[in-house]
Amino acid sequence: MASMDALSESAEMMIKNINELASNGERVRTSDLSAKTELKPASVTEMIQRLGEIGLVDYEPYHGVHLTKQGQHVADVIDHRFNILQRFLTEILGVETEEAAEVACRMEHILTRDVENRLSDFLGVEKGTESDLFCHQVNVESENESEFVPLSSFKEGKTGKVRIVMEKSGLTATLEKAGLSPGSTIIVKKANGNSYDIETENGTLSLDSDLASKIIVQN
Amino acid sequence: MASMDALSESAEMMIKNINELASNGERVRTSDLSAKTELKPASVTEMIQRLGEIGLVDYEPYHGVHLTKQGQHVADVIDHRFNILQRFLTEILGVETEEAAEVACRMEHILTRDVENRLSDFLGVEKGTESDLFCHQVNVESENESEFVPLSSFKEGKTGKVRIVMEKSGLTATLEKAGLSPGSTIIVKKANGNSYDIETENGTLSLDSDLASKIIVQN
DNA sequence: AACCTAAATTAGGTGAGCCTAAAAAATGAC
DNA sequence: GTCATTTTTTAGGCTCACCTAATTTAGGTT
Repeated sequence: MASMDALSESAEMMIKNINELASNGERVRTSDLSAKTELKPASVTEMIQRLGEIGLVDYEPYHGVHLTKQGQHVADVIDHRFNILQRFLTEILGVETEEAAEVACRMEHILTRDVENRLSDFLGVEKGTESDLFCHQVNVESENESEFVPLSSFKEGKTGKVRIVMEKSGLTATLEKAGLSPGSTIIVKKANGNSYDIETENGTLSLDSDLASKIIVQN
Repeated sequence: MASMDALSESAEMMIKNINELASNGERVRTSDLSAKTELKPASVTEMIQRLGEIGLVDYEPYHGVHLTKQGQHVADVIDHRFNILQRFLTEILGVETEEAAEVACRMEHILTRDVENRLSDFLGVEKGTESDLFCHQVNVESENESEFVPLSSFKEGKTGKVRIVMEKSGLTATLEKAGLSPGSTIIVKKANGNSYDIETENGTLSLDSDLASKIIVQN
């Protein structure tokens, strides 16, 4: 039977590791879990027995474990939390991959549902889509799509995120005030080659093509 | 004597609570800690004895505790981590104050220095505030000599020499033209966590934090 | 089929971090 | 200063999550 108690970090880590070793659908063996978790086999046995008692794992002595439906759900939640934390740490904060993974691996057990959802929204993951469940693939895929290009190459209606503003004439402050600074999202309302009407978070403004070519945007 | 072992969450929480109860400078009593932590007095005694043994707390049986210099440092680090996590959760993600506090309180023990600094930069810590002063002291402590760090970790006014530009999106040429290529010296004019105004040999430009984190600079 | 080896489990031990109950020290009233 | 009350500590117990060592089981070899 399932318990409603919060799982310990150790228990969640074991479930996570079982899930990762179960890719082929076969039962996961104690020795593999021992190797992956760096726990001694006896400790693995102890933990999977406990997980078995609360119904998260189907455990048959001497014949390994696999996740129950409930256990799989826990694994999916943890996996998703890890992915958004990892993305936040690397993509937004610029943390090195390895350190990000370590920190995310500790934090994944602490995130609440609410924070998870908000962070997810913040990162711009679409809800309800299949891809939401499989963040891995989403990341890999969407990284190739986006490109850094000058604003002057944008067509009407296109939305992008400002990455660099190259300006030598002290205009940066003005642009910033208008909502055209690195990090902000903009949409091109009109573009005719000579002049660009941009909508920012702070309003709208027009740029000439010279200036537009100095603003690098990610689409 | 001090131990270099990482402190447990429980130990860190005790230090945090001692710090919060010590506002008046007087020794903190076991019963007050018991009330605040919701631990039994006996458990408090046990923990503060352990903290005393590793030199984080000055413990006199029957006469309460106060933080040693070392303990105060730990408390300050935790406090700072809590504050930036709290700010991130409420200001950026929009999490309710109470839930943000709870989550921040768990996460504060997990944050690494690096993530802490980056999150701090991301939030655009205002200069001259208490937290910023603290940051400065911490940095002085271990950021002694010249180091390779991402540009995103630079504070305003800092000068450095570009060593590596990690960019895969064909932006290198653009950056090079702007004077941001390996070997060039740069100075950070403005930094607010989201956007960095850089002065190079060729002029000035602004970068967002994502890009800034991919430019490795020697300070 | 009996045997051997590798894998898994059980048995028993440890420290951290909590607890309760009993003992000891401090404190305040008289 | 003595005594009752409150506060704190000590003593001893519990669970979790690890460990080592001993035992048991599974599975391939002959």
